[in-house]
Amino acid sequence: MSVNSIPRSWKSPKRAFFLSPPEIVAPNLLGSILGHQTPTALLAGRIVEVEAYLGPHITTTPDPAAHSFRGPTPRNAVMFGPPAHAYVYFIYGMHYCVNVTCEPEGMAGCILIRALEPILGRDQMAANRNLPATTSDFNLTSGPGRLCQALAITRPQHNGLDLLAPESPLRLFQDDFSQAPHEVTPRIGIRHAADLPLRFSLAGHPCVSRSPARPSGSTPKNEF
DNA sequence: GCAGTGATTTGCT
DNA sequence: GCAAATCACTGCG
Repeated sequence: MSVNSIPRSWKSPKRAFFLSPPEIVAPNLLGSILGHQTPTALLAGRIVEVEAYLGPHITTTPDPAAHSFRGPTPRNAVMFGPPAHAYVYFIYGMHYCVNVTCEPEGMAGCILIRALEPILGRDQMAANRNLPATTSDFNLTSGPGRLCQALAITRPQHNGLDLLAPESPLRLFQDDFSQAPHEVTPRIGIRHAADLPLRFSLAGHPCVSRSPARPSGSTPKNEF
């Protein structure tokens, strides 16, 4: 049997890292590793694309695209909880998406993980996606719904988990990965506040979900 | 380009 | 209580 174990070089980030606003945490999450320890395999991928969603306490830049915009509900309760927890939601009747909460409890900052580069358990990821092992990394984990299917992340099993707890099956790690320059562009697939530059991706990485549409007349670097 | 799919929320009685 | 609108997506044409 081939059960991968967590490499010794992978360290959990500090909780304090997640106390900052999502537009600050999000770019620093690029290059980190999301790992899911299933009963039979460790599935892990490097984060290459994220989006920040601002909590409703931010009145200078309202974010009506955020699930937290209208305040706490049963669905989004985890967003208003402590930082570095998983907020998993179900959308369009068939897809799960996974977010990382940030900011102190009550403030509902959130970061959507949009794309990964597969690192461990790639064959199992392909099986989870009902794709041949020969499929590309892009097909496997490029897109928020795809990566949840590949890593077998669901709301019933993973919503609300602490991503820094050693006993949690779903965890975040950092290693000595040297981060490539990142791009900052508008978020994808939303109706409201579609112009805010809150999408962060590793420039030119093949697993980034799509070619970033840059706001016209501006450079795509660090311009929040 | 657009159909599929169902949880969630909102806005009415 | 119930109906309708909404939705941070994916895969197929």
